[in-house]
Amino acid sequence: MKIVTWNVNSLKVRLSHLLQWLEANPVDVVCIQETKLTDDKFPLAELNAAGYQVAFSGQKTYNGVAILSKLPIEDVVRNNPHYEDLQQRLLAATIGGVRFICAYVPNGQEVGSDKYTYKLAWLDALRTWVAAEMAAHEQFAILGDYNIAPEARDVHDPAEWEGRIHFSLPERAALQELMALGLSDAFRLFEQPEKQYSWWDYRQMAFRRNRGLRIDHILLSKTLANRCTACHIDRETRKWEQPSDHAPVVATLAD
DNA sequence: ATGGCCCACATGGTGGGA
Repeated sequence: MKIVTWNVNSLKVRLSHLLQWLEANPVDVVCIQETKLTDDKFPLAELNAAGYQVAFSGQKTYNGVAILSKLPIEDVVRNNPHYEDLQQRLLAATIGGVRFICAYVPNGQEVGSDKYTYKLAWLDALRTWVAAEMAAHEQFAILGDYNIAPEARDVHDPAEWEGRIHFSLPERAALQELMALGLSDAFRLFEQPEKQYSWWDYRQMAFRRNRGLRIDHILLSKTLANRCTACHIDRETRKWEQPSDHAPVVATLAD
């Protein structure tokens, strides 16, 4: 089973990229963030035609998440039952015996801002929910845009980013606490090339200079980590015309 | 020099992203 997370930054704009990518990459489950579409505008027919069943939870202009799957999607839950949130950032579903959560963690905007406070509170509540889901599902995976770079090697210039949004100590501590529930970063289960990032700013030719952050992650329960045989970031889409600023992250699970 | 770019909503410029 191949599983993917990809922040597409508007599914309306990026649908053709998604379909093109799926055609070249026959994967089983795709967690998508920032669809920026209300549910009535979701491109369900196009994705069904590509061979995917879909669960989605969107809103106007901002946020919005979806899970695509070749296998049947069961027990869909929208939002965190432990946190009231008008923003559509979370979607859970069971596929092929695996419990998935698709997560779009708040950006936080600036350390110390109201949005930063919301980000940390949101992450705290996420941990409560994930603990409950993991207690109920041995095979558990949470994929998404975490908007947090876990370590210095996940940041193109750690000195420049130290203490700033996406790399502040409280954010990194929140991610560590989530992972302390027993989750492994699929990407770090394997030897990886240096300077691997999943997001690059649109400005300043950041992609060409590889000035990026690794903020999109696939976290796996112990049982799934033992099944995981590979994980990589697919930089190719970022070279396409009018790309998302995020690249897909792909993990392979043995049967 | 703290912005530059991209998207949505709008139809000029603002809010948000990361």
